[in-house]
Amino acid sequence: MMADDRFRTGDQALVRTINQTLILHHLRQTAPVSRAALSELTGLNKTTVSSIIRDLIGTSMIREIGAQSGGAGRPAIMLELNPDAGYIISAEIGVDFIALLRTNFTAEFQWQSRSPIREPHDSAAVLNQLVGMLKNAISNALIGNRRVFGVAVGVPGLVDQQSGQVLFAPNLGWHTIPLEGMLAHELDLPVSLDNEANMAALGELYFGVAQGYKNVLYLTLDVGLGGGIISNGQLFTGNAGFAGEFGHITMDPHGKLCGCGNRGCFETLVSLPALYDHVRTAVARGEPTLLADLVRTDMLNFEGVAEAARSGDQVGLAAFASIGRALGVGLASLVNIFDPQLIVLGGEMSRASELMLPIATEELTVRLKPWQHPLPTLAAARYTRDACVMGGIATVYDRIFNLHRRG
Amino acid sequence: MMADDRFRTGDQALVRTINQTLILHHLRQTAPVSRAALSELTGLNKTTVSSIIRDLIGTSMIREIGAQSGGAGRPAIMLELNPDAGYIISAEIGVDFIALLRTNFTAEFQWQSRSPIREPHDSAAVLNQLVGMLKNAISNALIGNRRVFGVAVGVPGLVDQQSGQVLFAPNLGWHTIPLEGMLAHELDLPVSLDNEANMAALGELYFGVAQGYKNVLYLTLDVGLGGGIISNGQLFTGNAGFAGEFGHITMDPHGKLCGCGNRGCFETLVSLPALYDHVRTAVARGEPTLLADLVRTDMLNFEGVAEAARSGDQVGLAAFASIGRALGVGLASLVNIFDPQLIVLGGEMSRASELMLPIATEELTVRLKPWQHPLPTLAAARYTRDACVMGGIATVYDRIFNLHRRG
DNA sequence: GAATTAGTTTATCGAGTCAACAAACTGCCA
DNA sequence: TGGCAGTTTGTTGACTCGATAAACTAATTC
Repeated sequence: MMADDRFRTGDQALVRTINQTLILHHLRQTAPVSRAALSELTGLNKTTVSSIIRDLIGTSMIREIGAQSGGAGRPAIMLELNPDAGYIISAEIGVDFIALLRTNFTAEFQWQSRSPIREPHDSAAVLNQLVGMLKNAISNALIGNRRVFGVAVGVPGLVDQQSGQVLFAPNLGWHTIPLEGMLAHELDLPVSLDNEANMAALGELYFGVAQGYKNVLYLTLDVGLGGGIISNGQLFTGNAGFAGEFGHITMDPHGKLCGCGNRGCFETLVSLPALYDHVRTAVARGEPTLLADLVRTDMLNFEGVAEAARSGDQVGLAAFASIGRALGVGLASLVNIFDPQLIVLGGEMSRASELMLPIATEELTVRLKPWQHPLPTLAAARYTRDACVMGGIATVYDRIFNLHRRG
Repeated sequence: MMADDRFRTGDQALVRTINQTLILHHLRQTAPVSRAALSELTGLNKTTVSSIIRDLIGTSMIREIGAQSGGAGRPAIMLELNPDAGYIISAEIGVDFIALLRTNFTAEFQWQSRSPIREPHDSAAVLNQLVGMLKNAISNALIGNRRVFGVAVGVPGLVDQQSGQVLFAPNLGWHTIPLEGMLAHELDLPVSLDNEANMAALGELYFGVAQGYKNVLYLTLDVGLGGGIISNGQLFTGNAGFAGEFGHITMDPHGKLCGCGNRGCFETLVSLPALYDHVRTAVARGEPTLLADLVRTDMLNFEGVAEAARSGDQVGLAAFASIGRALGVGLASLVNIFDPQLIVLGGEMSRASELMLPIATEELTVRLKPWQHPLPTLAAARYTRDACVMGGIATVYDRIFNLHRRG
């Protein structure tokens, strides 16, 4: 029974799966909706829709909410996803914490927890802690005697989807940890493992500002610069899951030295350290600024700079402006490469996106010549702190509501 | 009957189509091959395979070639694609020519033609000429009373796949020409329209050095620098078909002015003009070189520089070396973004890839730190002059042998 | 002739379609 | 106010298509 890799096929059940997923997809997008409307939306026969709906109500994934009359004719029985069908659990492994989120089937907040990680990041210890927290969240869930649809884990590192391994997580000091398999075995549930930026991108696609878009670039601006690519409504992970590492594209071969050993990486120009550098340099030059004290006491922080800029501080404004300009230059390259409809800016820095986006947009417009190139929209992410865990929920959603080809 | 856009579904014939395509795919890759082996390869039941094979023999897309015994047991009846099943026709609209290629069903050369385009590039006139050439090629084909599987047309410009329009072809002076629809109407055959670099990428995927790879970057190095992206075995075109315009990613914000109005575009560093510039500058500095005469008489050409370099000319070698180095820097960025398994270098310059690839590879290795990043393979394209027309054949192949989700 | 492998025949099943119908409403007119 | 026409929703039953499984025939080697 050597199944093929390119398509999932072999039996007719495939058709049922496709159509079931198709109906779930539309239910999620258009709920509340009737069987008749679903038949219209999907092109499936009314009979087929009824049959699939019967199955789905059987597994309690959807439910009927009363009839709703709309003009002449028999009133429609409206359907929607059943929030109580079960739970979705998502975890983020941070540099010094583990965060957990549990939602119901309609992705509504239910429960949250966060624990610090004790140094050092011995992978076995962290895994133990993670498994404990997950088991706790699951047993909490099972009290309600409900299903757990999936568990997602986001990590700050490179993940190989094929093998379900964390290949490399510099900030944790991890190398080739087969996390997905271990968790799946430990919890006996479907586990999704991915890089946190990829997950965050999916989060914006399903629940955030990227809803309805098919080609999206997501960037996280924090201490570093990461990213995720949505191509054709699917997460693009590249050959081994390394795709989207925008932070280390070379922007200026003679630029600042980057931690990676090269010069002028995107993240040397657009990141928190880059922002602080601008401020420090200005202070060193003696420019008047509200931020002088923060620099002197080495207490520079993002909110401080943003506040100053918002209240008109020239040094703060200039710092954001030059980040915004560099961002625009980099985005122009990415647009030439990808031609996305939407670019989403996430990460902590996106909380001050109003200080950067106009300038970035201006730079983009100048560089791309809109009369021969459709300009993508630039938008700030909906999620910042909880981007990764919401992305985890979205990753499980993606398994349920989206049909993927394998391989 | 509003069919849905996300999946092709609606009736069970979908499964038949999938499985038929699946079998054709394996037949192409593994021919000659028996029914039993196909059953193994695809995971489909022997009966199903037999039934599909019966259909395919009925439409004469495949044929039986005698039995072949291999040890004990009944000898297998081997199958292969039927070269005479029909024809595939491919055209390239160049700046001053139209090239045509006709192959049989197994993509073997059959017939070729090339006509100059008379200035100016009035789109109506060019289209007339194209239609004439295509009709000629088709009627030639129909003498054999065979099927034409499809017609592909590659253009040097931006193509919107959704609408089948040439949005913008600067070198032809074209704007929003609905070429696909016009040809489909005129010829009453399935027509595929795409950018020439995209097509060339598909050509390498199906017939060239990229066979068997799933994530590939293709670059054409000529007067400009173009590209195509293969993601997950499919051509990635972006939102409106603009993806893969690698030529205008910014490599150095203080670099040379590019025709596009920006500075330091990739194509100002890696292209034929860039190569010639290196040579001219060296000559102007008075460095000794075989190329001095060519520069003086303004007869500088690619083969000349390549020849000189191959025979040890220092200026020629240095010119290629600096192109190779810049190429490596740019590729490092692209690898960070895409994580491809393979990078293919095409275009005229790839004919001297042995003068650039080692240096580019070296630069790539230094920048990407192979111990934390799997290095992609770098390879010269199989096709240069005929890259576009072979790509056109591949584009038709892609319709026949690959299953695409719509939308 | 036994063993082995290839391919076909026959019966069955799963899933989608179509057409007809039952159900439940609105609206209009007597 | 009652009743029937018109309309839309959802279900039932007959049918079809395509995949599967098991048994069978076919053609070879040893």
